[in-house]
Amino acid sequence: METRELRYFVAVAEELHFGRAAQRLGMAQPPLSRAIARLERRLGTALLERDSHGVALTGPGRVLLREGRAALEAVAAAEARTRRAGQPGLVLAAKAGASADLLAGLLAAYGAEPGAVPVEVQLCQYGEQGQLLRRGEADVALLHLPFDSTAGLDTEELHTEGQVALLPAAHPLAARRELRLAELADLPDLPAPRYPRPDGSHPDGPGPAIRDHTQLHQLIALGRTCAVLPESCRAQLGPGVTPVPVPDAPQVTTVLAWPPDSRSRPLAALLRAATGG
Amino acid sequence: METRELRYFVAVAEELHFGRAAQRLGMAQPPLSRAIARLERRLGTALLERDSHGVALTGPGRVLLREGRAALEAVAAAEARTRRAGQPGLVLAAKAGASADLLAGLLAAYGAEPGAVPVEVQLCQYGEQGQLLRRGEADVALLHLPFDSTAGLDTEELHTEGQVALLPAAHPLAARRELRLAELADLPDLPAPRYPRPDGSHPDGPGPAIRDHTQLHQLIALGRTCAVLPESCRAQLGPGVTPVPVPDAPQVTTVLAWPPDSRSRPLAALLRAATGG
DNA sequence: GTACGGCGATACCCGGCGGGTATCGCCGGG
DNA sequence: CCCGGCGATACCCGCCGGGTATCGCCGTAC
Repeated sequence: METRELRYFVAVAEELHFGRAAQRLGMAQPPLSRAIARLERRLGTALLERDSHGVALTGPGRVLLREGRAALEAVAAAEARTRRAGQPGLVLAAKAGASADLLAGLLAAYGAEPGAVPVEVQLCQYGEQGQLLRRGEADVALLHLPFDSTAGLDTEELHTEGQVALLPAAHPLAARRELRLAELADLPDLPAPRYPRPDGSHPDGPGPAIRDHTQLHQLIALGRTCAVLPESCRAQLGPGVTPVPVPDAPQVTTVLAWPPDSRSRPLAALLRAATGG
Repeated sequence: METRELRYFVAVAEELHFGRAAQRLGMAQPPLSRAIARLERRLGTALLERDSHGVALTGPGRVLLREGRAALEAVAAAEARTRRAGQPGLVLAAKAGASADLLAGLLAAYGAEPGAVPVEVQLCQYGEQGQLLRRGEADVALLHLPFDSTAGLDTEELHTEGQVALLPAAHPLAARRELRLAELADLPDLPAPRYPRPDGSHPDGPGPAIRDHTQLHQLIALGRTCAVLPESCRAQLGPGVTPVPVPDAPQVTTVLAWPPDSRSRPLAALLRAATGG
């Protein structure tokens, strides 16, 4: 199976319409129809059900859509990582606005190593670092457990800290010495922000949809929401936002993560610098 | 990047010789040279170093070899799983000679379910079940923790048991009531069997290289080796092999494993039958 | 009932690309 | 110095992937 055929099939399976899929692929409809028919012949099974109502996926078609997407991602990651390996320097992905001091220290420590290469810092929206790593567009990322998933990645723990609630300065709870998680749940005047899922979509709910730290900070200052974040975010707080410790919130661990089996020399040096070894 | 190009590159990278790689691919050498050159041009980086001493991989080349193999496996798995989805029935992979009673009970329980489909049982050599699953050639497998890796698979625990040492009946230790692991280590007359690694190769050592249960059983009966296996293997023992409990050996858990996100209806029914729910 | 429009399949044509053979250029060894 | 091994280059061909035109089938609207 060639990747071109897979791309064709995925396009048709997503559009469920040969004409639109062909348009998306920048080609005419007939060769697309033929390519899919050939693919079905070679696989020995129908992938799509064509009837007068339109196009639908068969069982094997659903399987190939899921597996084919994964395979295409693997091919794209292979290509991206090879391209990256051909260029000097490292790309480090980090959540914008999180662990800023730790990141600065890490970069300084690595920069002092002999033979350090330039590090490009890619600041990400929530949850995007893992995608950049998995897609091969970054060499290493700062992730925060338990929020980010490290499945399929190698990791090194850097730092563990408690969390604080960030509240609008004018809110009654902002005067408290401490808060419990339960007190912050279901506040009618401060609906919880909706963080993106790994696929980029947002869950439903009353709170604002959040993509990055700046949005969140500003919405808290405006009194529209509140959040529970690692203590280290205190360093970035502006006026209008008050931190209150939340002792029963889970501890947050900041980890360096990288794709397995990809310890290049610069990456190994970065890890050494990060762990102080 | 097309899978054909990846296959070409992997062949050359493995052979480090254009002529042999072309032969392996069933084509002539010139088009292979051109294909690799085109790939390098498109990726914007050299993958192979050609000099008078021969061909060597560059850094990016090593990256593409590793990542490209993974991508090719993903494509092959997508194809195999799609083919499998087009055929009726389930394929269950199990280690030959292990958990036989549990497997029989599982098949009986599933067979009694309404709408059960035929189950083809693929009996494997040691460690092969995981490969069959990952390659898409089986739908579900019986694995044994901590021996088999379940990384990247969904699992359901079925059974946990202790282990027994299997010794030649004539061996002095066979008369013992119990044994400790330390007593079985480094016996000069019974060198430990060498089980295959996940890639199929065998570690070095004095003991016999083992591929399946029958080999192992027979070599024990011949007094050439000994082994520590889950208690349930007692049911398969023939003459010449004596089981002795080893209380300090790790517990073995038998699990059903399947590729994530692949719960087809028959697979779901099998899991239901397996867990007695 | 008929005419029309939307959609996928088919028919047919063409150009480029993938693959083949012949040969070159380079280098190292006998 | 010649030869042999190996990868690159030159050049040619056939096929396959893609394009246009058109068909066949339905569902719908009047």
